[in-house]
Amino acid sequence: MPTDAHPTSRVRAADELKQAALEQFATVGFAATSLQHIADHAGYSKSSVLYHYASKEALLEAAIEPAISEFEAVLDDFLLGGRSDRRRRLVDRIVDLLLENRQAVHVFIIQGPSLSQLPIIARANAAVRRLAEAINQERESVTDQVRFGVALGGAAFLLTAGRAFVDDDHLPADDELAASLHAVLADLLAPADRRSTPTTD
Amino acid sequence: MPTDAHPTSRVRAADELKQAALEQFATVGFAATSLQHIADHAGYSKSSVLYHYASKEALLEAAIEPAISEFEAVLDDFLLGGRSDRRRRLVDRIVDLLLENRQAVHVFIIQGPSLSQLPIIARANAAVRRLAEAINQERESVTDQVRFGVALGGAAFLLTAGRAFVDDDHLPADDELAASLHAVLADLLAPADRRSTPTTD
DNA sequence: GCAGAAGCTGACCGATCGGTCAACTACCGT
DNA sequence: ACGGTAGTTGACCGATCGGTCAGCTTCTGC
Repeated sequence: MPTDAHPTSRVRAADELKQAALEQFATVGFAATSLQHIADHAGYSKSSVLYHYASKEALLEAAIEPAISEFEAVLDDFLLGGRSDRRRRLVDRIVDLLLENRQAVHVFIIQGPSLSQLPIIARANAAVRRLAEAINQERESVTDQVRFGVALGGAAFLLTAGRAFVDDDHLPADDELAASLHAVLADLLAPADRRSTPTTD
Repeated sequence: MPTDAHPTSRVRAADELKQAALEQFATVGFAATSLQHIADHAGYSKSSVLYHYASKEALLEAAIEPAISEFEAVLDDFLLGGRSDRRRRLVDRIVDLLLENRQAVHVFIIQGPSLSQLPIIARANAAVRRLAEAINQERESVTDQVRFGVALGGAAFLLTAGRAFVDDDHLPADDELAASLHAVLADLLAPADRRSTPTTD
């Protein structure tokens, strides 16, 4: 056994608990998840959970903060970045972010409004709100706003809550899913000049 | 005071409680909503809630069952109906259904997988699964499946969870929202022959 | 006017919640 | 060999949960 190469014990328990908590939060919700459930699911006692994390809220924060920071970075890039392919890059990066942080996004989607009292959730809500405002500003047509909302909301839904409605063996591979999502969203959000018919009826 | 024309008292309390419960379920979730909260919000006591409804679960069922029945009817029409404008009609009716049952849909979206143990939720899950399977069968391309999932999931998200991220005074009127949704979804789901480029890569 | 049903409520129950605390074990450097 | 620290746990706490029950008021049919 090496001295510190393998994280055999040190950070393992904390990570296992964090992962178990994230899964529970994403599937049954924050309020409905008890520390006992998390402990059981990870193979520890409830006391151990509270040893590694000061509170249930701290556990939630540890579980989803990285994804929120990443989203904020993507959003800042969009708000400040160059003007050529801004939207396209934003959507691409958000799709990737959704794919890599499915559970964290799921937690946020199903708990965002109700847990806005928690600082970490409030931070995420503020970021999403910033994005919504930016979109509503530069897309004055309601239809264009709806287009954007359907695109991002649909992608988020498809990768999180929507997964529960398809049998596991029917789920496409992640890379195929990512490719399709990029294509569909790029098509949906293409500026009007690239579209075929400008709404016949 | 007439004898039975005005439902002055009879059904009023039950309806008020049902409405209060639906709002709480949709915003903070079923598990996180206590009977006490519902009672306080409606101006009754917790005991009154349990007088009008046998249990918390019965209250949930009373609140969302109509929307589920309506959805099942729309779905049956789609699965059995004529072949000319099936998809278009399905999407149109689902959009209208979403608009008229926002809170019930919200409850289902954020609680569907986690509350599948409840019969009423299991029924709704089965219906959505039927829809997903039908779509996956007649649209063999993953991209087309993603297109459909983004469209319906995006519409559902936009009308429920997504609303929390826009200021109330920036929200478009319902009829305008409905018109835009119909247009965007019809465009997104148009059969490939009406689309501009049939997926170049 | 009066019996009885309907509506409504506070008191109460067992269970479970998040969180605290003291004690035990295992491993560390010296 | 030993003191100290990190990790883990069961016992326990007050609060709140969903749900029961007996009793109170109000309205209704006769």
